[in-house]
Amino acid sequence: MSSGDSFYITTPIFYPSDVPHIGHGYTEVAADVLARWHRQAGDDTWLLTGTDEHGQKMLRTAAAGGMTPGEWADRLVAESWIPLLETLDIANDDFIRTTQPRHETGVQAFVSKLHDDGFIYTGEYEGYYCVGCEEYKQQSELVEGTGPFEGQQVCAIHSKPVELLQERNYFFRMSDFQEKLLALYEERPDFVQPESARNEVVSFVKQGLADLSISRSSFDWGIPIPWDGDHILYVWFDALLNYATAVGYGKDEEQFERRWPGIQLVGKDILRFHAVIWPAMLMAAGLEVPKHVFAHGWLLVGGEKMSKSKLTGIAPEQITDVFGSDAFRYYFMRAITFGQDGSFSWEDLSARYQAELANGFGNLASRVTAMVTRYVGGVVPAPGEYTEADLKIQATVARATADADAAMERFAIHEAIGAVWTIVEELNGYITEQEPWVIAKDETRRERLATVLYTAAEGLRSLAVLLSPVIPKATAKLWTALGAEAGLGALAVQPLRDAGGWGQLPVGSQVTKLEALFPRIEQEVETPAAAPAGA
RNA sequence: GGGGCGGUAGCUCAGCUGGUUAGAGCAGUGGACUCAUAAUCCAUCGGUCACGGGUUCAAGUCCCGUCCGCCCUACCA
Repeated sequence: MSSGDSFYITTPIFYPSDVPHIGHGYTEVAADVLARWHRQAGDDTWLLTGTDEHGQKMLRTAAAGGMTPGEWADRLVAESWIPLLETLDIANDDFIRTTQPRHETGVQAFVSKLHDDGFIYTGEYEGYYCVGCEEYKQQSELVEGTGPFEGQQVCAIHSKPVELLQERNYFFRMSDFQEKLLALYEERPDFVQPESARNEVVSFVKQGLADLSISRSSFDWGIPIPWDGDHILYVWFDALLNYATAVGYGKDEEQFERRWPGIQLVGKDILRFHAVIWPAMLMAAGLEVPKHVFAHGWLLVGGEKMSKSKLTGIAPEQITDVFGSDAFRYYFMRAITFGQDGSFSWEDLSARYQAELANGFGNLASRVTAMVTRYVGGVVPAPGEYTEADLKIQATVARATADADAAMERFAIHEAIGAVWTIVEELNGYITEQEPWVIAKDETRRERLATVLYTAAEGLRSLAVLLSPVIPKATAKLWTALGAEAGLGALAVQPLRDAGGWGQLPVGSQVTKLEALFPRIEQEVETPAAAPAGA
């Protein structure tokens, strides 16, 4: 909690041949909101994202498009993934690509160390190989054969028998870490979050860990094994290390010391890699494991996991084009309990936009700035003596700030926003009850008018600060309209944990007209057709 | 097969170690008000807490069973 602490948070790195959908956006926004919160609170914050560009699938899709995998990745990164971050207003501090030299050298240093320390050995990988697919198949990818192949296991794609093949590979002694991992989960119950994710991981590890095959020799799009040029590193081993190489592992000791360890935010589908393999790798290398591995849930559309094949995949632009990036950010952070699966629907998005952003917060900002402009010439007036109603607002602001910060510490982003929203609700009620438009007609009550307007404006000031990590664009406009920058400086540097202190907006600040922060969207929002075909 | 999570008002969800008449938001209905993005505020309607047993003075909240949904059961990323 103390100011200046390192807060290093990562998202999973994108596999660029996917098409960006709102699930990717959801992860990015969550990490960004947490990072912005901590950054503005004065913590030494670093937000990392990037792309995972190795692996057989990249090689194949690139070849299919007549390109080298490197060219293919360059194009996808430039055309899809960097734009995604812009679309969603993500303020990442770094973007790592696993094809960058800084990553490859760091990875090789890491693997060499494990090799030197005896955590890697040569073994035989045995698996079912499908000639048609040209790759090994997992048991789950095999089905019972029919017809001539009755009684045999066949490839689910080609319906032909698979061969049992062996291949010389390098293995990581992951099984050595079973007990250490269990001890870690035990000693640090918040290492894997949320609780449901932790349970799955614990029961999985208790079933026993096998060593992990970490090299491939059947294709060459990957990082070479330093001591054996015929093998490349298994792509997950490579990919996970981005969290370390991006902050200087094996290269910039000072930066690494400053950032490490971090927080890995992931989707629950890749939890195991992050909660089992990853900490085992770090333990082997003598590095600290992450502070937390937090698995968020899936977005459900129509009660099912969103998927392209079912035409439920939604491109982020479909939402931001209509509602804007702030609304995207707000909606997913507010409507979904962070860590659980959450339902997405256009109806819900539209309803919340209207009720909460437009009618709630946007209209509050609008009515307050309008009254200050109309009744006191746009100059924030000095408050007189506070009454019980005014003090109640002050208490609400203080409590909301404390509650929100506590919630953010627990990754309960939805709760944090809920806590801040109590200010919106209280303030709207306060204004309606105080009736400044009635007071304004009575010349003998100028001081009371000033007090009410100051309370409302100062309340808005706190909202601008507290909501800026979530809806940075709208709060920036509000900050300008409040004329706060002249006396307080830029919104982005307002210390978040002090946002609950009363009386920060300087008397005399020049309030100006405010355009609608979240204009009503009159059009009937219909479910658009499936996402546009990807690259 | 084994394991996990969930099934609470029309919708989305809260309900911690069991304890007064089960809550919120939205939607619906009625009223107040006019500063504001026809916004806001107040009131109100609405639930056999999946089902069946059990423990208990007391169960949505613990135990057993059943049904339904989703997920995990290791090297595509």
